[in-house]
Amino acid sequence: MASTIIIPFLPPNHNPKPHLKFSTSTSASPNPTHSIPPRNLTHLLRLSTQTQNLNLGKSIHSIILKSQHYNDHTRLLNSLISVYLKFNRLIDARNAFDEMPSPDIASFASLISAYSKIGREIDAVLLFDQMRQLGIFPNGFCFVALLTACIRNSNCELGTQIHALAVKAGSCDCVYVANAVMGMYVSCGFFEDALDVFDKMNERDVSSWNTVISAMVKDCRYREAFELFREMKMEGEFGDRFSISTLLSAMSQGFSLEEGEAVHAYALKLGLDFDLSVGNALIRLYTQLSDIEKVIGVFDRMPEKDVISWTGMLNGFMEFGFIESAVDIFEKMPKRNIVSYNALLAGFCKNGEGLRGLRLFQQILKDGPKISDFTVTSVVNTCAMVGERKKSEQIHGFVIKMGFTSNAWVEAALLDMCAKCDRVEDAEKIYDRKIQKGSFPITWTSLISARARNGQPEEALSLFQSGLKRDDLMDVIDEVTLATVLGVCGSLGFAVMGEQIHGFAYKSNVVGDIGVGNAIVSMYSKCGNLENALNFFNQMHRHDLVSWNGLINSYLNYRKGDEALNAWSKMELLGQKPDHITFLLIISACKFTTSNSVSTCQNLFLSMLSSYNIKPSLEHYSAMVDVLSCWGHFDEAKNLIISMPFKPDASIWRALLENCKKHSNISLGRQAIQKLLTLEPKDPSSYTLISNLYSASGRWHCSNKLRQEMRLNGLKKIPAKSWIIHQNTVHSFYGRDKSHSQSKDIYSGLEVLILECMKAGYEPDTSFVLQEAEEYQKRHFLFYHSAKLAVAYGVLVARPGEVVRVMKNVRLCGDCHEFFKVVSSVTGRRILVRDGSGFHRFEGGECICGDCW
DNA sequence: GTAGGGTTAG
Repeated sequence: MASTIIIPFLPPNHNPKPHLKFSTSTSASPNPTHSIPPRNLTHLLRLSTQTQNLNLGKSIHSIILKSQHYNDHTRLLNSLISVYLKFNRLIDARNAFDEMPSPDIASFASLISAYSKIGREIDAVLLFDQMRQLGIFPNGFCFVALLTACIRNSNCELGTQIHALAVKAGSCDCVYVANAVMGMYVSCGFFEDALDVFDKMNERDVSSWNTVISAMVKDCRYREAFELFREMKMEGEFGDRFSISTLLSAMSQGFSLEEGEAVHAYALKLGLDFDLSVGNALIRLYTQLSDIEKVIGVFDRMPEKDVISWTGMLNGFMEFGFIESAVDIFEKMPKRNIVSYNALLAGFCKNGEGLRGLRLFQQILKDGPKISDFTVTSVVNTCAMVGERKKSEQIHGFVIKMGFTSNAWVEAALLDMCAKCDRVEDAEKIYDRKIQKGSFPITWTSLISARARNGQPEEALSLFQSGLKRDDLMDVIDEVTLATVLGVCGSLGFAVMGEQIHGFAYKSNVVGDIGVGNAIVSMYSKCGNLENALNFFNQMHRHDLVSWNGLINSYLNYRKGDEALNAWSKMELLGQKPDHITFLLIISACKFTTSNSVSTCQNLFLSMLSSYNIKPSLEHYSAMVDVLSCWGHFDEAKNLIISMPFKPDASIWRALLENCKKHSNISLGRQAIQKLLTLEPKDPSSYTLISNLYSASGRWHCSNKLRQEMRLNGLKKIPAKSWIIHQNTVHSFYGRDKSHSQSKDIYSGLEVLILECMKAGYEPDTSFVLQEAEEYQKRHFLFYHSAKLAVAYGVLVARPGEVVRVMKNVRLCGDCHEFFKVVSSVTGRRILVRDGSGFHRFEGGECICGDCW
């Protein structure tokens, strides 16, 4: 059967032994190899590649081996090598190469290129040296090959050497070599060197421009990228799909609308708008530029779509919160890969659909593709958002089991998840293990905000300060970290530190970041410096929704209702759309207007749905009830409670009760009490409030009964805590607390202060003492309230003229309020107390809050 | 082609 020269075209799965006893020695032709001229063998080799038949190539290899005659036919062996390389048989190719008695430049070049392509630069360099030792002069092809390896491995050291050799050899005049040199510098991040090579080139092709443009994009120098693009056109180079898609991606990263549209228009002119990669880049561009209609337009017009286009469209919808459209796209995609799944998962997370995200993850595990670190990061983030401790532990275990924990992104996500799922200790454990350098600022920020959220201000602050000691501080502190820490300063009232961080932000050039700016405004406002807050707001370049909400809230903190409503009008005038928070704020602002603003408030409330399509939530109803009852419109408040689509919760009854107290509306107050006690029988703050209602209306008996009941229920008040910052340290006090190191001085100082104030007309009001006790004991309780201790400390240590700033976790009691008024006039000090209800600013015997008690 | 920590309210 095996006949002479007819070489069988075996099916691809037929795999005979390499050195097969081939028909070469059969009887039909006693010495057949001699009869095949090398030209024909070359022909057959080409056929082997064309028909994808490796066995044919191998057969020819053995023919060549058997015949000494062919050994010096370098060209033939070169063809053989390229056949092997086409089939990715590097070892076979190398064997063939090693069999060659006199390899030429082409032989070397093919193998150098083959090694380079797979990143084995050492083997490539060895061959390169060997070649030079043999006196063979490297050509441009070899240089390009070696540079390709350097690009692959970002090996700048070798790359620079090759560059020098290429210059010496005069190869750099070749545009391909110069392009590769640039590419090498770009991949190593040496953008200036790349530019330098580019500037020196005599001849440039479109790849040269593309390389240098993409270098600028990688270096975030979008404007320069765009300038180069202009220059390119002026030099008569039109650009291709690569130039266009690179530029478009630059514009989408640089968020430049006009330039992006200009490039789009240019792509249309070149007829490249139907190109796949250009279309994909356009989808991304318009997603970033928040133009969903254009995204859809581009997507619909694309004649050819790949999985990237579909995923891009999915991301586009998710970006705009069109969750169902995104899901629809996902279901319609003709092909999905893990990136598409990741996009859907991340989109669920971004849009608050945590449970759907977790369900999707289950599905991915069941029938989806192999998960990646992206998948893991997304599911961990989703879990962080859901916030359930138990689920987070499950996911955590899974991630460990799958061996993803060494990835920096995953690690940071895990830490954040622990921080948000009530597992701060676990978060700390991750933090204490050696956190990978790149993710330090992120994990650090997560942990700081977790501690602040957890009511551990001192720990948050000390963590921040320990980070400040790092010498690479400037590299790791960025906008987000600063915004977080400013938030901590604000919520804890660290005025001095807040100011320092403002200065730091200024120095490190990030005050322009809108998030940092918003945080600065809120920090000043919460630290009692409304003026600085307003000044900073006014000098911000740009305001977004959060900025305006922050401004309104700043006014609200100081009970400046009219100003808050003015800010709202301005915001509306400037076209800034409000959100549910805005409405919560402006409705609440109506409590603090100088004249009755009930009708304004009602109109605002009605406009929520009709004009802004924001459905009022229970919180909005609660705020409305507060405003109505605050102005004494109890009937309207009652009607609203009855008609609202929610079951009234404790906050509504509490608001109502508080205002009943204010207007001495005992009968409605009593109803509110009953509701409150059924809803929250265990909440001590309800009892405090109720007791205050009775006390205020002189019903001592009821008040006493209530206290009895409280005792029977075993309720304790949330311990009131006040603190003050002095010399970057938090000094906190509980009632009758003697743990402070300067406790003695503070107590005697306070006693002097009380005596002085009594002389000036302060009368202790023991009705604010809820404990059952003799009158003298009550006074004792009253005098050493935490806020009084903190203020006394502040008065003792503050520099002349300095404002005494005290923070309190719960509301200031009425007696302290009266007392501080007098203290401010007796000592001539300005005293600022921030409590649960906002600010009290005591100055010259008055409080800005008017009669908040 | 995709990703992490934040700023307003509570």
